Amino acid sequence: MIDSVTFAKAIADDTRQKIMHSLCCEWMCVSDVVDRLNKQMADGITQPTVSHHLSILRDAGLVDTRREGKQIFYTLNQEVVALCCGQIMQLFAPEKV
Amino acid sequence: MIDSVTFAKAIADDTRQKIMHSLCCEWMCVSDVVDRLNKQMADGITQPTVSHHLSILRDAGLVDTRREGKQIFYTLNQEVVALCCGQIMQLFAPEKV
DNA sequence: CTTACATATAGACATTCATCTATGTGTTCG
DNA sequence: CGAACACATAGATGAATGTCTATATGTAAG
Repeated sequence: MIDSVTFAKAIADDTRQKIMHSLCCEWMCVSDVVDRLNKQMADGITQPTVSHHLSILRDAGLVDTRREGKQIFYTLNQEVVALCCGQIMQLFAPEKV
Repeated sequence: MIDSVTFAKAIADDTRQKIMHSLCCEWMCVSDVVDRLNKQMADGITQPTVSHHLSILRDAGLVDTRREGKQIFYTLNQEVVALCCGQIMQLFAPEKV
């Protein structure tokens, strides 16, 4: 299981949080993520940058991946996110495990 | 209230997580935090570095502060931590607020 | 008032990181 | 096979960050 520092680092970026939020309820291919980000962010973002962020999230186990033809779809692994949040709350709770 | 990116950045460091864990159940002065960290970390850590981390946590509203004579005591604000964790879980949950 | 102690701040330095452009890899279609 | 498309990777660059040493600030004691 991903440790709490790795999780925190993974979500400690505005762009990655926006990507995660986009992927929280659906599968999206990379170019669609790029388009959505460019609609909500003032400064544009390039496809390689999005790919880089997705690889960080994938390495952390926070997103799942599926290829469909030329496209690759990503979605947020909500179970892992929930587990990590719980892990952090326990880390800083009065009664530690 | 602190935003989710600020919170994530604040906890995205191993030393700060150790400090937060030390402060989760008690008030501690800076030198005691330094001592405790130097017991659990392989590489030593200096007092200015701990002070720096504490200021980051204080600016984020994650710790409370109290002066007692020459010493300054810190403790983790668990309510804020819990709220931030909840905020993140909601951000990435299927049904957004 | 001066000294000692606890903590904070300043400045320097090395490392990490987010981003870009350019290019490579893999897949589909004619 | 070769062109077109979607995505990943490589390398460069500037900004942010964690750490240190040196020093300043604030408080108590003699």
